[in-house]
Amino acid sequence: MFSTVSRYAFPKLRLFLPYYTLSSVLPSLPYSLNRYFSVHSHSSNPNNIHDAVASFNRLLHLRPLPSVVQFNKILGSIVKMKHYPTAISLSSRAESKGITPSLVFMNILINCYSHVGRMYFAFSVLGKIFKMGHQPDTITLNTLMKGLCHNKMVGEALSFRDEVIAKGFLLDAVSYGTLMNGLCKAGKTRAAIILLPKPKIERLGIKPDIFIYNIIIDGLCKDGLITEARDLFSEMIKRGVRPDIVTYNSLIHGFCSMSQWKDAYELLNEMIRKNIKPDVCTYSILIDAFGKEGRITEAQAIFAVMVKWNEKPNVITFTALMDGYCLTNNVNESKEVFNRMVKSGLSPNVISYSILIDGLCKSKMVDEAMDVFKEMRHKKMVPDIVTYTCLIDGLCKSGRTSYVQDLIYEMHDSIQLPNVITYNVLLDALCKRQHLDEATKLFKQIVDRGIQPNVYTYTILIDGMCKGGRLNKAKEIFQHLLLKGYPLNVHSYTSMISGLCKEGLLDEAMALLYKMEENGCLPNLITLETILRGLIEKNENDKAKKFLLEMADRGLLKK
DNA sequence: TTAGGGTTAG
Repeated sequence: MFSTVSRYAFPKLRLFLPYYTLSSVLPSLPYSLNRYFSVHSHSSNPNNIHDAVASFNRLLHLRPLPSVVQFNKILGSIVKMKHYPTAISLSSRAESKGITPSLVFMNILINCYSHVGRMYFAFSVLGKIFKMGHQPDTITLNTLMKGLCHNKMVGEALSFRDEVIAKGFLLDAVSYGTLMNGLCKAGKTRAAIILLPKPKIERLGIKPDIFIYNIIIDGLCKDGLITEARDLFSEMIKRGVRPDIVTYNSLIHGFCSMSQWKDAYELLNEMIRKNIKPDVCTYSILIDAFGKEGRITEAQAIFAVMVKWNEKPNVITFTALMDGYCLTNNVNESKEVFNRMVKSGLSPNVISYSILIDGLCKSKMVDEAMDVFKEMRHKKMVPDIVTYTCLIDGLCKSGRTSYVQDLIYEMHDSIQLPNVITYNVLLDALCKRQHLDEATKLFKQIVDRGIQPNVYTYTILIDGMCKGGRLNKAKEIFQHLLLKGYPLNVHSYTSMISGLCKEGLLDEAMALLYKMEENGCLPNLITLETILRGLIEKNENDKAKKFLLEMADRGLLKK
């Protein structure tokens, strides 16, 4: 089963130089990049991009050649349409026809290279700026920092900031917003906050603005540090920075995801009182939050309210509602929402399709899920790692493993390499079929490929070993994780407890129950039911009764 | 600068 997983070696491409310094950048650019970047457009609005390219080419044939400013204007519009490879290719044509690049021209180019992940080339352009006798401006530096952040090189972005400051270049609030955003998105909110209040930043003449506060507040909310986010919210008001719709949306989202509904409502009322109208993002947040709580009626009601108030739902709103229906096992209604979205003139994206595929799989409608997957292909929509993982899980759980291998091949071909969740799905399939040697082999592969197993991976493995009669192996893995202080969750403990009960080792199971509480993990109804069943199966009826009373006394029997 | 998707225990 799944022998194909190991067929491909994982490529270790070095896409970028690992570190950049101002003095080490290359002076010139490779000009013939057409072989790297296709100029063909995938725009949903091909006329515009074609018009832009045509105008650019017309300019190139005029004599005398128009000023570089004219070319910059068109390049700028192409960048707005996100056709970065096209802009790169056109800029090199312009240079070969004799246009002397200006600083703006090169800034645009740096932005394009950053967007296509070619930071090496972006820094080459910086070298060229110096070579041509220009000085980079704040926009050049900010674009490079943004590129580094977007390409997962936040550490390099920070070093770059230190280096440019040391060399006397000026940074502004946008530079700091960019860096903080990069840090927050990389899960380093703390590091971002360190940049905030220091006199360092104010000495540079930079006052934290609404962007900076919003970035940090959002980062704190996403880390679940909602109290700190609210404190910063008060602080910004004290400092005379007025919160806007983005601030409120981040906070409302933060409160909703912590199920603090009352606080979310209070904020919603507060923003309305301050004449800040909820936007499509606010409504989507609420629809999503209600949907995730299984409160689909409320989600529906919010959807109706936004339509009544003339706020147009977008793909995200519809998709959040679809997800809500799927989570309440109503995939047919989810399909309806999908169709309504199409009818309203919106194009479902890869996330909408993945939710539908997952919903169908979870309702055991795997054939229909496959049809939707084919429809995606037909519409030239590229499935991503989540789409594949949902479908693979559905196929595995319905025993259709022959298709799974094809999908894994396809993932490799489309460079959507399986991640830890995909592997968890495969590992679970092997464990559930009690192919434990293969599961062990797959686990080794995961580690060998440098993929970090997560708590799901370990739980699947422990559960598989317990159910497949390899209790000692399960205990060995479990003990190892406990000793390491690995943060196991209620699922992991319950699997191990279940394994112990199955072998009649009730004392050990009870000991583990107390151990988990000691480790700050509360048992839930499933854990307790598992132990109770173990006691009853061993005819320990008195103990079972005593256990039940004790748990009831402690209030653990509430859902 | 804000909103949407996938994996585990009964």
